[in-house]
Amino acid sequence: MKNARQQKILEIINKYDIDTQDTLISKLKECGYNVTQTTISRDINQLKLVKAVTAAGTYKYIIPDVKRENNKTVMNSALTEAVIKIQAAKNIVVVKTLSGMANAIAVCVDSINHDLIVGSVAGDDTILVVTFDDETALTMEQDLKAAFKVK
Amino acid sequence: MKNARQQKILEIINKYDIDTQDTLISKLKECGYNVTQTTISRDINQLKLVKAVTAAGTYKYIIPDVKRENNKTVMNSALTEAVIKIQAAKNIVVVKTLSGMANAIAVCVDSINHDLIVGSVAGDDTILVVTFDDETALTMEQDLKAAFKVK
DNA sequence: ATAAAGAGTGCATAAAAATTCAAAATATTC
DNA sequence: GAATATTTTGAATTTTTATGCACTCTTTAT
Repeated sequence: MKNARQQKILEIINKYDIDTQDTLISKLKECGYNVTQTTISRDINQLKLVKAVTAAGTYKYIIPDVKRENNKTVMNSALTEAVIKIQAAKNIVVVKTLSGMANAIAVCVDSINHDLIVGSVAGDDTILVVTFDDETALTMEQDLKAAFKVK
Repeated sequence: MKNARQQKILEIINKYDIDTQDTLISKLKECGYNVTQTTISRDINQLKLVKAVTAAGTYKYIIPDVKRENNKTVMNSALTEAVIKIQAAKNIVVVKTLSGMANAIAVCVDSINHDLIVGSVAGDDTILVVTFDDETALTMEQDLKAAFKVK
């Protein structure tokens, strides 16, 4: 239950601008998850989400990048755990994720090497990342594996 | 007064692990800034600081990167405003900042292209960034100008 | 099967942070 | 230089978030 809920939380904050934990509780309720603020607070702590200030000065929960080492992005551990397998095939990189996580992960993938990606589609547990050519796909495969700590 | 205080806040959160606004108030008090939580809350909003969750599950205020476009980092607007001039000279890039801001900016500079930088020293309003060779310094100059929106 | 240990949750509450409203301080215009 | 606008700040308060404690539900070991 907890895992599914936390995945749903990632989806929700990617899809909507969530300003408070109460707002998030409402959205979760719509999805059939009935929990208290206590639990949400702990989920946010475990997912390492962050309440950021927008350009307008309002607040919004986001998934932060963990850090960049040698100019490479390494993702939040909550996300790396959801990525199962990454493999290039011709000019496409296929990313397999835990069920329901593909969308949340896809948002992050797009943010890593935006200029090398032609586009991407995310299903429930799979993301197809289209790159310009086969070689780029191989580079992308390596970058993504590093970012999500996948072997 | 406000500007000086906000710059001091950036310095403080780079130097120490600040977990609450109250902790920050204490540090500011040590530096001769006597303000209330109200003001700090607004400063944090204006500087777009963020309370992040650490690996240990504790909390810590940080300066977030604003975004990465085409794989390049663009810095928080509060920081870009503090950078006045960026110029390469031989294998060194000289960054001029508002008085007292050099240290805060230097931390961010190091985070951008860590693998291209040999080292950097920050004074009060100047940072010297040492790169491997003249060519790298020119690249770095461009990257930094993009990140801090300097012409 | 029973006891012990651990994870997950909620209630109540404490702690932390944001906001309202009013008052200073500062800057701007006439 | 007075009058007006704008910005900055604080006190009080509300809102939001984190946590101590107790209870339940598993799992593991005896």
